[in-house]
Amino acid sequence: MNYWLMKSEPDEFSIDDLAARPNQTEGWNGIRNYQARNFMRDAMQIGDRVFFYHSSCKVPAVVGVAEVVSGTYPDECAWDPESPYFDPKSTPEAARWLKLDIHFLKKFASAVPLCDIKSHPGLADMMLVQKGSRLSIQPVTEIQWQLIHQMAGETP
DNA sequence: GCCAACGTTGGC
DNA sequence: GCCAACGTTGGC
Repeated sequence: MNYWLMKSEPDEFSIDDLAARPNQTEGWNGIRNYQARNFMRDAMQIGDRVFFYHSSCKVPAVVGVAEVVSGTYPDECAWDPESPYFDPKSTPEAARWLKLDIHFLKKFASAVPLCDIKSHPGLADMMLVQKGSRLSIQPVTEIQWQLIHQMAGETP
């Protein structure tokens, strides 16, 4: 099993939104970065665990855990001219952008803010805290997975 | 709102 | 294939 971190702006789609979805599951659409897409397509597997991260908000933080419950399939909002994620270069015949389904597992009673992650020496290697790192889907090591759970007062 | 860092685009 | 210009991300 692999571990990941996925960013979402809570104003757009928060962990509470995920928990409120039918089956507490949602297709993770809108990924428009090749590296992130390739992680989904080539490395993410059903059963993998995901940190749900709130970005571009007052307190950026890891706020909970989700699970990958599907393989990738076309992100059809790329075909919708009305969508903010519209990309005319993606077609139903040759889908450029993909998504997969994420299922809510838990919300941390106390979120782990970015500033705490930054100040923890054991997490200095996390992609999240690397200068200029903007990837919205990132791999997380098992050590990092456990440490952040520890900081949240949760058991992995 | 600012701006550093990064990815993408497109002319050459 | 280079690289300048541009757009986006995302913390602050």
